[in-house]
Parts: sequence; structure tokens; C-alpha cells
Amino acid sequence: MKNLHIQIDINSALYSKNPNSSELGRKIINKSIELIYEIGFEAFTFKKLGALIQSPESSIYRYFDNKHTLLLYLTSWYWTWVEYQMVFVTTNVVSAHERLKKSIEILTKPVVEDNEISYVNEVLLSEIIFSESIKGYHTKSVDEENKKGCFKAYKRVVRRVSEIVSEIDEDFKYPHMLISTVIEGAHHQKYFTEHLPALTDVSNEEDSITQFYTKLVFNFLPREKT
Amino acid sequence: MKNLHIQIDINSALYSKNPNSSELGRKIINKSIELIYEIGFEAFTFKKLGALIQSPESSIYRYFDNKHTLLLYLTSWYWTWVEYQMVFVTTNVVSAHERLKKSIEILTKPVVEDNEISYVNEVLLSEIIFSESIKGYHTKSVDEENKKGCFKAYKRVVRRVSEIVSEIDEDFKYPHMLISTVIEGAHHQKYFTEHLPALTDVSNEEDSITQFYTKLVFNFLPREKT
DNA sequence: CATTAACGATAGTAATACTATTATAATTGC
DNA sequence: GCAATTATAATAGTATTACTATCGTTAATG
Repeated sequence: MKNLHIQIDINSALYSKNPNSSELGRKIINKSIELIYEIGFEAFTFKKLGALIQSPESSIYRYFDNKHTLLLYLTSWYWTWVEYQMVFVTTNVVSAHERLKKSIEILTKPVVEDNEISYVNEVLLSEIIFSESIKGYHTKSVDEENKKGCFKAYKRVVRRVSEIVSEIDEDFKYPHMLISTVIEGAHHQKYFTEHLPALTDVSNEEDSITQFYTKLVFNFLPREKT
Repeated sequence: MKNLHIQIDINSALYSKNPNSSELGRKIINKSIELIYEIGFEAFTFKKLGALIQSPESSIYRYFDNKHTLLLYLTSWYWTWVEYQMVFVTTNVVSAHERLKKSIEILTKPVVEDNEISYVNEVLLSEIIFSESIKGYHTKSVDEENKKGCFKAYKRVVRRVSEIVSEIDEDFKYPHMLISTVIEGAHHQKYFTEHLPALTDVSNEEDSITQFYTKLVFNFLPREKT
């Protein structure tokens, strides 16, 4: 499953020069993930990244207008990658309940395995998404960027899962609200577990977050007919 | 209810000089809310705020170390204020279900009324909280600040409502996860409605968000015995 | 082999996020 | 009522950030 060599296509509004098209570009992606993971998005600068990859900042600017756009690129990459995972896991599964369950698992379980083939470390990237991606769309430029399609990958994921919800109950009024609540919620809970435990319920069980959000979703829906 | 002239006490780790103790301090709070609301937290600087209140930036630095601390102060103020509202609305209500319902309403309904007595415009402040407060705790300094008690007000609100949940079902394992999901979720959905409608279900009904999250919570809990 | 594109090296600018100093005005303590 | 303290204004200055511009060299392509 992991070694399909899929091509992750990113909206061209998110880069000036496609980082996937050159050695340097891939190095920028690869190392920016490490650096953002390490020092956080606020402290991250193109100058520091330049030092790390031993290229001048001006070269990085040839690929990305600024670090905000780079974050949107990484986020987009992540959701496209998640979408592939979801498609893979749900194809040929007849039961909508089962497809929904598997989708929620992908959306709420930690990413633990790096495929090591692409230049992207998905484990580190997912950590960045959990704690930093929100900064990508809580900005004054969100409407403008939304028009350009910068958030399409995320929206596609939400839509895809919402459609399974609607397949189970076509009268349910809030499928998108439900799924975006699950996604954002799971990210928050992971963050809270590590940093603000009073806002969650830390337990020994590994997948309490997945359990909680799975129950949350199915609480809204009718049981599967057997 | 609104005109109680309550004193909002904020953890002293969040300021160098208490802004509540002087005219200038109150002006800083009052105008920073307007300015952050208007131009967003990233574009907000002490220099611009200084220009607005016609004081030099150095004077503002006497009250707050930086704009991040100011945001934490505002957030703390907001949650303390919300807690007062919640206490007020739930006191003397015997039914735990009813208290929970009213609490969720406070947490998910938009703030529409500014009490005009204090120097804080709660309507604008709530908008800031919805779209910017998350930036206050998604930082590398979160652990350190958490130790100093910078997030106590938020935690108190979550705990208070979680306790009602536990009162209704003492075996329920995730009361804090449930309530923080509701709070953060409602904020997100409000933001999505305005900026990323594909991630939510915008409807004509005013309080669809409140309805959704109320149902979400009560789905997990047993019905009230009558 | 010539042309073009990509990259590295270097320099420079405006804005940001502060810190420091000193003078003046307002409060308070006695 | 005056001295002492404290708060604020005015001004200056620094390091860092977030870029933009120029130019020479190398690598890829036709």
C-alpha cells in the first residue's frame, strides 16, 4: 500500500516553481518539515532553512513566496496523501458503515509509519499538520486564497467522508459539520494530551481519541441493517 | 444580569503592569480589541496600537511583554467572563440536563450584546477568540506558560461543564474531551461558515451550530428521568 | 556549441520587535 | 504644600525578519 509511488499533485497557486521538479525543491520540502517540526512555525524562517540546506534564502524564494505559502503547500500535500490512503482503504468495501469507520480511523489515528521512499516524512508532517496547519487558514488572506483553490485538498477529504455519512442517512443535516468537527477535534485532542491535559481525558488506552470520535459519529447515525 | 460590575481577575503572569489599574491600561485593552478585530493578530503591532491610542509603543511594553502575552490576557479575560455567565445562568437550576443545555448554549451561541459598561467590547472580543485564540496556545512556549497558569480560566470553564456531564453519567469516560470538542468545534464552525463554507453546513437557521453541538453532547448521555 | 534556465553569492531595504535613556507630568506620602 | 515617587511621552537605537535585486557561474537542453 505504501509503495505505490503515487504522484501528489498540488495546486500551482501554492508555489512559484514546483518543488517536486528539482533536487533543491525536494530538499526544501524535506528539510522544512524537519525544521518546522523542531522549532515551530513562528520561529521558522527561510534564512534558517537556507542555512540547513546550505543554500541562500533567495533560492528558496524562487520556490515559495513566503513561509505561509509553504505551510499551505505542506498542508495540501498532507490532505492529498490522506485522501489516497482513504480511497485505498475504502475501495471495494460494500458496507458504508465500514467505510465510514475506516475513514474515521485514518482521520484520527496517529501516523506512525514513514514510507521512506518519497522525500516527505509523513510522520513528522502529520505532527506539523496537527499543531500548525490551523495557522494556514486563520489569516486575513483566507478568502482570497480560498478562491485560488488553496484549500481544495482538505475540502475534498471532508466532502468524501461526508458523502459516506449521507449515504447512511440522507436526511442528516450536518454531515460536513460532523466530519470537520472530527478532524479538527482529533488534532486538538492530540495536542491537548501532550500540552494541556486538563482539556482532555488522557488514558492508558492508545486509541481513546479514535474510539471517542467513532462513537461521536455513529451516535448520530442509524445502525447498520443486518 | 449584565450590569453586575463584576471584577475580572487575571493571572498576574499575563501582564507586567495590570492594565486594569490605569486609564492608559484600559485604553490599551479597549483599543487592542478593536485593532486586532480589524486587521488580525498577525498584522497587529504595538506600534500601530500606539498610533491609535496616541501613546508610544514603549508605554505599551510597560503593560505587556509582547503581543502574544496580550492575546493570552484577552483570552483569559474572555473565559473568566464566560464563566461568570455560566455560573449565573445555571445557579439554582436543579436539573443537570438543563444546566448542561444552558452551558452549551453559552459556549456555542454568538455573543451579541455588549454591556457597554466595562471598557471591554465583548462582542468584538468573542470574535477575536473564535478566530485568533488558538494562536495563543499553539506555540512552542505553551508548556512553560501552562505551568505559570496562563490557561487556567479556559481550563476552569471546561472543568465546570465536564462536571455537569459527569453528574449525569459518572461512568462516561471522556467528559473533558467532549466539552473541549464542543468549544473548539463551535469556534471552527463559525469561522468556516464565514470563510470556508465547504467545511460546514451553512443553513438559514440561526442556531444550527448550537443545535448540532447540543445533540452531539446529549447523544452520549442517558435521557433525563422524569 | 549556443542558449537558456537554475543556482549561489552578495548586498540592500523596510518593517518588526523590541530596549534604553531622559525629560516631563501626575500622584502620593508626610 | 513640597518632596519623593511613579507614570508617561519623546526619542533613539539595535537585532532580526521578510523580503527584493543584481550578477556571475554552473548545469541542462536543443
